[in-house]
Amino acid sequence: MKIEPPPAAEEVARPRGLADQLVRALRGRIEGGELAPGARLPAEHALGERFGVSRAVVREAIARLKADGYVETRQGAGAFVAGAPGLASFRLAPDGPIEPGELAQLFELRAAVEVATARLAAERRTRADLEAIRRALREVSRAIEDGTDGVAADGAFHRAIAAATHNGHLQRFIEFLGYHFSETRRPAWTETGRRARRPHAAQREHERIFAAIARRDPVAAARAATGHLRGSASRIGVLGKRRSRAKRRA
Amino acid sequence: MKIEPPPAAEEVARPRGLADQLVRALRGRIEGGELAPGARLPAEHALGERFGVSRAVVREAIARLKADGYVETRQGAGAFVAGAPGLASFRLAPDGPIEPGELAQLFELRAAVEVATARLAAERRTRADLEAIRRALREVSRAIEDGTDGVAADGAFHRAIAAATHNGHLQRFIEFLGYHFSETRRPAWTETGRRARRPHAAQREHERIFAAIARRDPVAAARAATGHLRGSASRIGVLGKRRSRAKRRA
DNA sequence: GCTGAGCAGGTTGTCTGACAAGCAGACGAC
DNA sequence: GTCGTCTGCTTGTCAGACAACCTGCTCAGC
Repeated sequence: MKIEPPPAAEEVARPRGLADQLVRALRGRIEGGELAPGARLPAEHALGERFGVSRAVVREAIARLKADGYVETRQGAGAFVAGAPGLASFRLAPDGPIEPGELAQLFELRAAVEVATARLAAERRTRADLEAIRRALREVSRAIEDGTDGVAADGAFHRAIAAATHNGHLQRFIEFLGYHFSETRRPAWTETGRRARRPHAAQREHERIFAAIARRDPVAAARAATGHLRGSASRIGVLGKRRSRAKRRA
Repeated sequence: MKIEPPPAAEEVARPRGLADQLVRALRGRIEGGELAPGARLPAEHALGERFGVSRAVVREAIARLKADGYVETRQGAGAFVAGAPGLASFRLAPDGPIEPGELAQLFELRAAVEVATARLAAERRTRADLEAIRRALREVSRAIEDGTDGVAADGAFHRAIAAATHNGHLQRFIEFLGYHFSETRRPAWTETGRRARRPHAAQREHERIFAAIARRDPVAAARAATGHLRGSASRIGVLGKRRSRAKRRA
């Protein structure tokens, strides 16, 4: 799910549809181990009877669970819990918005991938790749000068670096992460964020990454990317504790 | 989708169900840009008529596209292409098995995450974490000695390291990747793989990672993880070219 | 001319009933 | 004991209907 700043107080428990509720119920039963991999689900009409809904609703719920890789169906035999439920696709926060406490962990995942991406981009970038990155960098600068929204330009810069790795999977994953982080980038471009010159700080970090990629220096690129991720995290208030020694022993 | 070694020659074009076909058709139209984000899909009965299927099939197809984040529906208004189609979840190879040519790229993604995971594990592991990793390592050794299948034990070793980061998202992603790579681990444990002493080579690399984590040495852990990933790739025939200078200029 | 209420048509959500396709265990013939 | 067949059950698909809801249009009122 997308990271949403407003917690939206009233929709804590949102019974948005019968199929939705049934999906949650069944998924919970699978993840809780109540329905082990390989186990057969009750028949559709039985599920409908137990939950008080029609077979159409049951079928829709099972269709979604199938799409997420939680169950598999065999005509005539029944519906079965998949061998590796939920591992067909990867989601950040399977349901509901991401909690602020999780952001630090997400930043670590993002850092792992972005740093490696910067390193590979420095090794493999072509002249055209570099030009594309330079253009994206200029777009961010323009947004800073014009006072317009730079969230899109920022995302394009990171995508351009990913493209320079010539690795489609890496690109897709960077895009996936970037999308979920897009809302966290927004505070930097608000009035208060500008006054604190946060976009300028980010842009300095961007330029450092760009310079390292330009001179094909993987180590410097990785270091610059690490610095940028750390800077981003601290700018939005996710304290990037580095090796705090507290509460370490088990 | 899971990586499957046998190409399964006959199921190249598998019309496994009407809803399946409709899902592919619509998703292709969305990814091809034919249906732009925000655009409204034809009504369900219209889609049914155009593709020659009933509304039930259309609803099942749309339910799956909803689950994957490609479309959103609003009762009374219609179904709309999502703002960021396909970015709600991340999949390796959205349909069909992974092609051998992609494996090198996937190894790069996996390396990025596993190396960072090893580094964090070395920084944060508790005594209990280390003990769990040691146990997993012993399981792999036992599989080597007994001549039994070590794929599961191998996976458990990597999961134990991920657990030592105390980062739930990292753990889930490692598990996700590990699942999709589980089939690539299998050749090492076959008769020919054993004769080539591939499990022994992998286990030496495992021990190096373990030692670095044990002495809380993040740099060595990262280096050992890099070596292991490179070793795995080369053992299954994915040549881990390091900076081949050929065809570099644009 | 402009505004706002109300209506009408269309769309998704849900229900019901039915039949086809396919699977699995039981049963009986040999 | 083994092998076919048969029967019941389950999923896949179809058809029709109504409820809940949204959107644009009409038209009275100002």
